[in-house]
Amino acid sequence: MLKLSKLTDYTTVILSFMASNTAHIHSALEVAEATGIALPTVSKLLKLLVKAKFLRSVRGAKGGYNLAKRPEEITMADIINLMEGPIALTECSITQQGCGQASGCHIGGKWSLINRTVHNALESVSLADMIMPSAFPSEVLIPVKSLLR
Amino acid sequence: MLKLSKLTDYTTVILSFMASNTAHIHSALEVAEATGIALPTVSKLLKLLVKAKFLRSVRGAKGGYNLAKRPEEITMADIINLMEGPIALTECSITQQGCGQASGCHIGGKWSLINRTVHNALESVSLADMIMPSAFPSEVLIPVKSLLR
DNA sequence: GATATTGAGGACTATTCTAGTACTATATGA
DNA sequence: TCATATAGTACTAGAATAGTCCTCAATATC
Ligand code: FES
Ligand code: FES
Repeated sequence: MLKLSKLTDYTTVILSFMASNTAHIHSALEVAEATGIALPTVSKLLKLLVKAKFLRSVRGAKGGYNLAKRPEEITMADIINLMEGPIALTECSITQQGCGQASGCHIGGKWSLINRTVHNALESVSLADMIMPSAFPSEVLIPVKSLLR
Repeated sequence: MLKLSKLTDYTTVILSFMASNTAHIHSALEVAEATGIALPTVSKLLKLLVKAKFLRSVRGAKGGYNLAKRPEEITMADIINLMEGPIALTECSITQQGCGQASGCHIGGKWSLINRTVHNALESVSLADMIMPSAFPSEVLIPVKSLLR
C-alpha cells in the first residue's frame, strides 16, 4: 500500500497537535488524551521527537513538551525521514552500485529519479499546511527535469 | 524507509526486462535467469501480472509471457498500485471519514493531499522511462494546487 | 527537605506482515 | 502420449512492527 508505519502516522498527528497550540507546553498525558493514542506509545514517540530536535522538553512536575521549530520548518519529508530513515523505495537506491540482482537489472540509477520525485512531493507539504483549516502549499511546481543532474 | 516491498521491486525489474524485449515471449525460467530472482518467486509474480493484465501468457510447451501493453502505458503508480494496493500512506486516507483517533485529529483530509502528491509523482514515471538508457520523462510539472479540488 | 509529578532511557514481548517454497491441476507442442 | 510450461492454492519460516513495562533522573510545590 506504500503505506507509512502507524508510528509515523501517530507522529504526524502528535506534531500537528503541538503545532496547533504552540503557546504552552503539553504533558505526555495531555497529548495522549487529545490524540487518542495510548500513553506509553505517545511517550515513546515524544522522546524520539525530542532527540530529533523537533520538540523541546521540560522535565519535572508541570513539565512537558513543545515545538522546537516553526511549523513551516517541518515538512512531511522530515517526519518520514526521521521515522523511517531516508526515503529510498528500494535497496539498490541507497548505494549507487545496484542491489543483489545486479546482473540482470535494466533499471540501474532510475530508482534515484523516482526517489527524488517522491521526496520533492513530500517536501512540498509542511506541518503548517497540515493544520491550516483549508490553506495549501501556495503553488509548488515540481519539474521532473530539475530533479536530474 | 518508505520502502517498497521486495516483491514490488522484483516486479519492476521483471517488467523492465519484458519491456526491453517485446519481440518474443519469455518463459518463467528465462526471466528468472535474466533477472537473478529465484524461479518460484518469479513464477508467482508472473502469474500475478497476467491476472492484472500487464502480461499475456501462453500455456503449454514453448509457452511463456510477454507484455500486454506498451511500456508507456505502464507507470510506477500502476505497478505499486497492483502490488501494494491503492497508494494510501495511512489508514484514514482510504475512507474519507478519518481513522481510529478521530477525536483528536487535526489533520483530517490533508492526507489525501499528500497521497495525491505522491501518486502524481509516481505516475510521471513509466516503464518506458525505466528502460531508456538515459531518457527521462520529458517535463512533468506537478502543480500542487491542481491536486486539490 | 520531602514528596508528587513528569520526562529519559532501555528492554522485552506479542503480533502481524512478508517472502519464499511446495504441490497439484491444466494446457499445448512435438 | 510425453515433455514442458503455466494456473492456482496452501503453507511455513523469518523479519519487522507495535505496543508495553520498568527503573532512573529532574523539578515544582508544599
Ligand atoms: S539493481 Fe536493484 S532493482 Fe536494479
Ligand atoms: S484521522 Fe487518522 S490521522 Fe487523522
